[in-house]
Amino acid sequence: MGAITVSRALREPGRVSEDLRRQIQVAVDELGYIPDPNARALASARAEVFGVLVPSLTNNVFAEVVRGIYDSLSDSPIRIQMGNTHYSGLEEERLLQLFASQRPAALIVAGIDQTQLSRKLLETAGCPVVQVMETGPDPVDMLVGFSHFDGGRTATEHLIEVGYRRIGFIGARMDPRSQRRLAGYRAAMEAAGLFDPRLITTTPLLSSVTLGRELLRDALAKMPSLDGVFCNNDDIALGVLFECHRAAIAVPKTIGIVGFNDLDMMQAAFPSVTSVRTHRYEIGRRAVAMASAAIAGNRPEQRIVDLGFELMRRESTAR
Amino acid sequence: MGAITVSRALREPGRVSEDLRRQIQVAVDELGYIPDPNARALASARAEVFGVLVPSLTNNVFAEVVRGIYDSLSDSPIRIQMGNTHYSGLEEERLLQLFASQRPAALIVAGIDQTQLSRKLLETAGCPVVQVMETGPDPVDMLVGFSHFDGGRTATEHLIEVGYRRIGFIGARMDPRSQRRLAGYRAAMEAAGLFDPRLITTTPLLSSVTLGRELLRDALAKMPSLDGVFCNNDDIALGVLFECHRAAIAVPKTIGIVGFNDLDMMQAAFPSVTSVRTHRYEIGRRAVAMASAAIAGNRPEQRIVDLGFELMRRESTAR
DNA sequence: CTGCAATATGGTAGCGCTACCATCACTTTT
DNA sequence: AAAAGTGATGGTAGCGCTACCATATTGCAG
Repeated sequence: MGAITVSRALREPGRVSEDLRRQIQVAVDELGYIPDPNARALASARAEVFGVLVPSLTNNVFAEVVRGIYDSLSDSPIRIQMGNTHYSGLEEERLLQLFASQRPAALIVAGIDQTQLSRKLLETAGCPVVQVMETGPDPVDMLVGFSHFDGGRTATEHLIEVGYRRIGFIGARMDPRSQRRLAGYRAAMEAAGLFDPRLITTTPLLSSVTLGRELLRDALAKMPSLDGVFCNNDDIALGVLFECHRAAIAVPKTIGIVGFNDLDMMQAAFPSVTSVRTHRYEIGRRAVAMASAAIAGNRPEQRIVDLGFELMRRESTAR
Repeated sequence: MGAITVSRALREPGRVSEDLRRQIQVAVDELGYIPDPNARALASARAEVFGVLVPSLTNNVFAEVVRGIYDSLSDSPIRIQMGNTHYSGLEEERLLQLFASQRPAALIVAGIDQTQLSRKLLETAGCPVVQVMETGPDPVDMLVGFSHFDGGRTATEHLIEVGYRRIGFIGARMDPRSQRRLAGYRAAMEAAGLFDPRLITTTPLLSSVTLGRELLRDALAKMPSLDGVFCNNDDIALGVLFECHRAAIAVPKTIGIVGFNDLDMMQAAFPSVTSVRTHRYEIGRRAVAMASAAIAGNRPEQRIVDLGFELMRRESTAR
């Protein structure tokens, strides 16, 4: 029995007679044979690796996307090569260069705001590319996510609708996605004739609950008449909620709060916090599904998938 | 200039003359040459890969360890092969088998409660092995972590010390580490003559803030005289805090709360929550440092590193 | 100046697979 | 019955690197 036949039996069982295939299976099981992925990658000039690039490993949002990716690939021979860009375009370029040199089977990257070089690297990587977490008109290849602009606008419109007027935006680490949520906020405020730049409080610092508290204090110092806040994410929202408790500001009566992402704790909070639910785990799964389909030769007809979001109305805005 | 010399210049610069080394560097930079890790692994029968096995990717605790590992390796050519065991021993065995077959440069695994097969796989992997997140007398190879038993005991002793008596334990997903914290709780309670099995409320469900709320309700239904809780982790503690708010139970007056891990939000909460701070990021860094040292041939003389923990006393137990 | 080590460089084989093409048995078409 | 498929199997070369050994080149003792 030739080595090549074994190789085939393992990779394309359909092309080997059932008889031989069974013999091979027995031998494989007995020997505990596991093909060497390195040799495989070298010979086929194509590694069974998905490169995954995210800006943060600890941010719950990306952790969920990554979990979706891992879960989707856990039963396949495909390995995952993960990279942490730390929200840096330069770091992204470096990692992309590294990843591309390994001829991955697919690349999954967060966001659509790649640098020119990164974009070129993605275009010439010679494998399916899925950008995730956002939506937009011009993906490198495929795209799964949702509109942060619409999310921000919907959240803000909700606050306006239930009667808040002096609505602030509070955000940390203003990455491109945060900027789009801010733009959505601004669009909603301007449409209602409520916009005032002094309502916006941001910082380039990494987001945290503690920072949410500080930012609310800053926002109130600047604008004591504040009666609502759209928080760039749920960590900030939780910090804002705690600061309200501490300062004895009634929520939702005196100030309304809306978060973003709808982490589990928003529902459990007291008062429970209105938030924009996003489908992060599903984004990870879809990204893998789309990449796998493209590898298998049947590119999804829908290159851009908008998974949307859902406004979860809760006590923090129940005026 | 022979190919082998280039290979050497890149791997062992000391063995190549400075002149040639510089020439090679220029050429490498110009061509953007990146060595193929697959070919390298195949030829040297040893991959520049660290296998990392954790029970969860979204659990903040492991995410921080993983971040420490990534950050430590970001400037090295070493890749990371991550596996998610989903708290399953069987899954761990499967992944370990897979990883070991790839001859990784090192293996980092969470916990010390491997199955017999897993332990054997680790012992015969032929590479440095670092178990993380715990401490214990008998590591496979090296060990970095802290004592969950002591952590649980310290947390409970603190509650006793400040005057709480009917102190409950509330925990979800009772993995071995949680069990040890529970054992520490029990030891402290028994030593003070306060132990009562009805004070313990646990569930095998995955931990969440929402679950923390439910478990406090259960605990109070079972034991209305409860005046303190040691929570298995901070998510649960946050849920307990919110449930107290909702039920208008005064914290720390009526019930004292202690969490575990000291996530950022514990400090920001209102009232701020006492918690056992653990050094997760540092554990990740140390694990890499120890593994790297062992690979380089100078095994750390200290095979077992106890990074300890720190009780952060806050308002939630300030009686 | 010779001999011999020490150091620097290079040649060659082969790591374990798979792409590509060849072969063989068997069936269908003409 | 020959020709031409069709499907299963195998041989061979080579993927890009590094281990191993061979060969310069240099320095220095005798």
